[in-house]
Amino acid sequence: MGLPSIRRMPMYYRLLARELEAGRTQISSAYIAEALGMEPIVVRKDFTLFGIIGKPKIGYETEEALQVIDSLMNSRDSNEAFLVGVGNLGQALLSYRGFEHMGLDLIAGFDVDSDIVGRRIQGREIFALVELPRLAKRLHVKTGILCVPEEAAQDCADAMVDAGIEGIWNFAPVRLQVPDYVVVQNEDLAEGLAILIVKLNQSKREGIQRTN
Amino acid sequence: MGLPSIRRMPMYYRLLARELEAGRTQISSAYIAEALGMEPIVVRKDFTLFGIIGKPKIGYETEEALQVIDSLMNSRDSNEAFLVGVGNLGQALLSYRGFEHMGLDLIAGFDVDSDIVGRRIQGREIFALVELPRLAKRLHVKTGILCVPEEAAQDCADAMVDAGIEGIWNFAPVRLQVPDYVVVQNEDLAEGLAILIVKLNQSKREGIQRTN
DNA sequence: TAGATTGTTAATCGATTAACAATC
DNA sequence: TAGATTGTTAATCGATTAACAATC
Repeated sequence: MGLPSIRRMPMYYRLLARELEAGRTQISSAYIAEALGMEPIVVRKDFTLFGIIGKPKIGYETEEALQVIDSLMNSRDSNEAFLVGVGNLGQALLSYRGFEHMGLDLIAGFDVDSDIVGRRIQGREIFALVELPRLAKRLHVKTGILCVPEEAAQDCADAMVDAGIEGIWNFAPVRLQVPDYVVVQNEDLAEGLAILIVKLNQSKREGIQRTN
Repeated sequence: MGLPSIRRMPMYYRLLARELEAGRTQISSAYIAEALGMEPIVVRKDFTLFGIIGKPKIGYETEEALQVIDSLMNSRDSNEAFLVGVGNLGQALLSYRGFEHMGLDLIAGFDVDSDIVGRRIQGREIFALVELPRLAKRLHVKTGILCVPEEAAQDCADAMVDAGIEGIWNFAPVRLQVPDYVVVQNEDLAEGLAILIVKLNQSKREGIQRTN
């Protein structure tokens, strides 16, 4: 399955959940596409890829579609994760609700700052970073979110790998060196910003041409 | 210029800045590719696209390459932006340093919560949302970052557009309805999470097959 | 039955990768 | 000059889009 299709999963998930809630038990690719600002053919291709089967003339069963997408994002044994680096971004992610129904359960935070260690954020306790190996092993947590400053990122990643973490969602602008079996997903907020800026520049240039 | 190339700009920018700092005045596509975990041909194609010209046998002038990429991301008159919705994520973005050298200067925050209005975050004052039109017009701010809850997103976007905002970086999982001339860049943190989870599932399946 | 919608097969498009001539 | 690296042109690959038969 291609990455673009995977990226669209959360969007489909949210829409299907909302429509099911609203009582729409069946839903067509045209309706989905209209609501999400895309083309119906993309929805049909994605759904075929996901293994969601519709009926000609009727469309897809909303609940079935929702469950299939949910199962694709929740099929691991455990969705529990640790968050390492409870700065501004880390706190934001700990507080963010949008991940709960998405196969991720943030059960604790870790930091080196003694001011924040021992506090609770959204009910999740913040532990000292040195506790990570012990707790990761005891709780069998395999996923970690890395939100530490650039300079600390590689060291933290090493500690996470030593502790048995096998999947790292990395928000530091650093290429982490990890063993082959560890999955790293890099998140770079600057990417989206770069696109906005370049689009704005283009739109401004076109605007100037238009007025001339 | 394609979106994938634009997305890679911040990554190039950070590396070039670091290497220049370290005294490397000339740099080859092979070196860049190695440092960023990519192929040299991709670097050369991107640089050609950006208008960065190298010399056979020597490579690229680090400073020139940096300036070209910088100019692509900074070429608008003003890079000043407002942040609307000073919750956890909003505060994290206000505090984040990685945007400063990237064509974005967050000059103020806006919120409806009277507990936070009047406070300062990283030196930026937080104003009441009702002040947005007045201040946007007076300061000629054209860019806004939207970090409010889903339910409030469309209303806030409307207010921003009325206030003269022409570019919106949208963190709410909502398709905003805006006039054609307004540029919207949607940011969905759940996308990256979906990819991590699907990769982990695949890796786990392969692992099981390997052990059998 | 007639009309609408899915899902498949083919065509198009854009990005990545490969090959290699140009050149410092 | 010889070797290394760029940049161009062509080939490959994957994703999107189009066309349309199947079918409820």
